[in-house]
Amino acid sequence: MVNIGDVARAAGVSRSTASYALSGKRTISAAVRARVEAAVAELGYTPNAGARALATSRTSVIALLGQFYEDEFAPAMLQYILGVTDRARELGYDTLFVSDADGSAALRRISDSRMADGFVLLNVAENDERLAALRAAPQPGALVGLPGDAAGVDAFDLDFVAAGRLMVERMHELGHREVVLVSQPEHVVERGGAYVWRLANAAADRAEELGVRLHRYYGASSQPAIGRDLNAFLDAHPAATGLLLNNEAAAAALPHVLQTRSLAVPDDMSVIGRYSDTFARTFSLPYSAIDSAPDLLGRRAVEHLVSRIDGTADADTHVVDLIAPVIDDRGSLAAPPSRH
Amino acid sequence: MVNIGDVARAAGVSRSTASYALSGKRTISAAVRARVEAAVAELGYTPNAGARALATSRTSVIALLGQFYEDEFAPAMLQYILGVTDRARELGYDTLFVSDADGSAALRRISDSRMADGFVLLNVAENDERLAALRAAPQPGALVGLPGDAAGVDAFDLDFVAAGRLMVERMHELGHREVVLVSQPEHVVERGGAYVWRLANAAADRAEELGVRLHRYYGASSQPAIGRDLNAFLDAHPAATGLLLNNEAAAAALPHVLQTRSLAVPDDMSVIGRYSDTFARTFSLPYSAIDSAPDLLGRRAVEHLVSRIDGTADADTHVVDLIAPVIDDRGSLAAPPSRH
DNA sequence: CTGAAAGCGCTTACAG
DNA sequence: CTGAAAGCGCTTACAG
Repeated sequence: MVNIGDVARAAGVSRSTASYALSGKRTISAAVRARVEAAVAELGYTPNAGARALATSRTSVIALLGQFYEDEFAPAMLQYILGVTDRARELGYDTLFVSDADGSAALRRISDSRMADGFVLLNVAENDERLAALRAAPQPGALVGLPGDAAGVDAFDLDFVAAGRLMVERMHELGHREVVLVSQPEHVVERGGAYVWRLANAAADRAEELGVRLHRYYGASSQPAIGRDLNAFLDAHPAATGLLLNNEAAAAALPHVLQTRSLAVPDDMSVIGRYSDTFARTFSLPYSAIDSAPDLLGRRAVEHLVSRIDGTADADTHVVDLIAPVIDDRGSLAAPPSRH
Repeated sequence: MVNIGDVARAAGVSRSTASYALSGKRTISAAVRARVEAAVAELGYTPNAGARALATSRTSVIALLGQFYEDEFAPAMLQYILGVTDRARELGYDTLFVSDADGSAALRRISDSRMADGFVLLNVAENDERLAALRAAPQPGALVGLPGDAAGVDAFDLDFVAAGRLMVERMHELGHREVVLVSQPEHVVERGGAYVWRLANAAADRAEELGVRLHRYYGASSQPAIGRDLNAFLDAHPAATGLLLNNEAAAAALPHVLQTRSLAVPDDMSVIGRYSDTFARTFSLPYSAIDSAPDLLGRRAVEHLVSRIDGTADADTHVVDLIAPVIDDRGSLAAPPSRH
């Protein structure tokens, strides 16, 4: 393969001059620069990534640590991944995608072998084991998901507290006084899925403040169980006029459940979901929903990570960036049916 | 960071001896080996990936090239990716995941900079532009998807011809004489989605041989359009008793459509789909279906790629590995309703 | 069985 | 404005 020595020879300059001409790190006469560039174009030179990494201690690679659970329905996972890889490329980085079950070990391996300049962690849990490994690593990291302790790292997530409040407030404004909240399954909570209880607790608190009765449930993460669950919850609360969903599978199953129960949206039942816009479009879910914005979160995490790698970001300050929830109106919200 | 010189010093040997002790590439006395291993453990030594790549011309990284289209419903894409990354790790490789819109340029970039030892291409089309770049690259490649010309590469795919035949044969065996085949949208075909016409043509040929009337359609790739499409196709062929689906969105929309039409499966209508098992489970799709096996295909592609990298695979022979279709029976197939 | 040295392909102080 | 040389951290012929 053609190396920088070949380029230098073709351009009639030294290797260091060729290198500087390409990096622009010192002033080079226009004539020399032109000759070097011509040589590069003619020979088809591309720097060897390993050699460059060895010389500079920079790889231009970020490592993306997924975290997948067998029993988890994570329809937006690919959207997070694409947000990260696309934005990384725009910023000049490639992405090493790591799906090892043992994320901590993988992080140490990548870190110790200097394969990446930084880490993006997906699906971060309340007490995420990977954080200890990340804090011990010399490379910076950015999280998608908010752990209990985000000290020393940058974290990006939807503001689930605000989301819970917003859902309840919107229902209250419309006149609803009794609503059901369907969360992810309990095993997601036990595993440290903090977004579940953040949203649920905030919704419950706000409901109490506003005088709204809120019934909290965990639902299964797949069909047909979630359909049965939804029916059971609605059976238990025939007076409920609003449904809040923090569970993608429930959203996907709901049209069928409501049809079976002969309930029209929003005339008989108002619905607010929380899921990604892509998910909504894929299944044409007709519910107003708070966009969980996986693409945006992935992009933000990468942007901030790169500013840390560059040293642009303030080393003493870490950010917790919670994006404000916005309800995409798809027409599933209205005043409750009048009781006669 | 601790390097092999530190290890050598701690063990009281030369750097080359330390290196050989770790690689096992020449015989080392038990005593020395033990001292080296102790030093490695004590110091926490991990080889620098860039330096090793520079010295060996091996990165232990494979590059995975996704190919995403805005208007494509690709629910199994993540399964392919995880099949690749998981199997790669088992074989000692990390995975660089590339989602660049311009796959050819990305492939050249990765290849020229020697960032990976080989390539896995996903979602390969009939005349995939990336193939020219792959053939020009010194690294080997494995395809998931079968292009028109697979010369010089290894290709892995579901046998869509056999799948088309199998669908028709099963319907015929059960006594069906008029069936509807719903394929992916025409734009998938125009883009080179060869699996669409391979399955459809094979099904049509086999239907003609067996005296089965087969009505071919393209359907939209998302709701609500695909629901309308399905209704229109069924309206057009009231005598059809079987439905063949080579379109995931159609499968997801079908339960609702059939319910609306008051058609019971399999009493009124027999159904065979073609989608991944994960997809079926996620939406609890109650249709017998040919598993498109994304995980398996990803794993096979990596296995073969690694054997090429190792030089284990026969350099003169390339494989086209089409996995035989198998119908997972979920009870959606029966004899057609008797006409009275 | 082990060591000294060259070399992989870059970048970047050091010198002019 | 440019060049010769050192060094990044490995591996592996070459020599003993």
